[in-house]
Amino acid sequence: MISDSEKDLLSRFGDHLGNLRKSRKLSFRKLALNCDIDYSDIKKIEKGEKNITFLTIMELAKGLGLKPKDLLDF
Amino acid sequence: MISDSEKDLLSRFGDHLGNLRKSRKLSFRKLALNCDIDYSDIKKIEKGEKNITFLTIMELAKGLGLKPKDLLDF
DNA sequence: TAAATTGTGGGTTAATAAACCAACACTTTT
DNA sequence: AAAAGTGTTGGTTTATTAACCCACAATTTA
Repeated sequence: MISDSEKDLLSRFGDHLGNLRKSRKLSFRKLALNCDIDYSDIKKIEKGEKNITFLTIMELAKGLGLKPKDLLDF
Repeated sequence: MISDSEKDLLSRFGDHLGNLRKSRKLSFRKLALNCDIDYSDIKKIEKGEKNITFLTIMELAKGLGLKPKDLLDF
C-alpha cells in the first residue's frame, strides 16, 4: 500500500521533474528521445503516478543533462 | 536486461551507501530498524544487487538522517 | 486551414522490486 | 565459554515497475 506521505513525495518529485523539463523547453516526446523512457511514462512520473527505480532516475538525469543528485533536490 | 554500465552504477551507489552507513557506525540491522527495509535487503543493495525504487531511496535517506540528494551524490 | 507536434489517458505483458523468512558462520561483549 | 550481535547468503510470494502500444484532443506552426 502507498501512504499519503509517499504520494506527496512522488507528487513533489514529479513537479520538480516537470519544472526541469519545461525549463529546458523539452516536450515529453523530446525528453523521451534522450532517455530510454516512453513519453507517456514520463507524463505519469510527473503526475506522481509512478514509483520509478534508481536506474530510471539515472536515465532521466542523463536525459535532462544533470547530475542524479540534482534530480533529487526537491 | 541489465547492462554493464548499469551494474556499475548500482555498484557505485551501493559503495556510497555502505560508506555512509559505516561512517555512522550502523550495522545492517540497526539501519534496517530506522528505515522500513529488511537488513538482508540493505546488504543486497550495498552489493549492487538491487535496483531499488524512489520510495526506498527516500526510506534509506531517512534512516541515515540525510537528504535524498546526498544519497545520490556519488 | 491543413499539418505537425504535443498533451493526455487508458490499456497490455514480462520482468523484477518489495517484503519477507531462515540458516549459519564470524565477531564482539559479558 | 556463553550470549549477543553481526555479516552473509539463499530462498519465497505478491505487488508493482518497465516497456511498450494506441487513440484522440489540444496546441502550435507552416
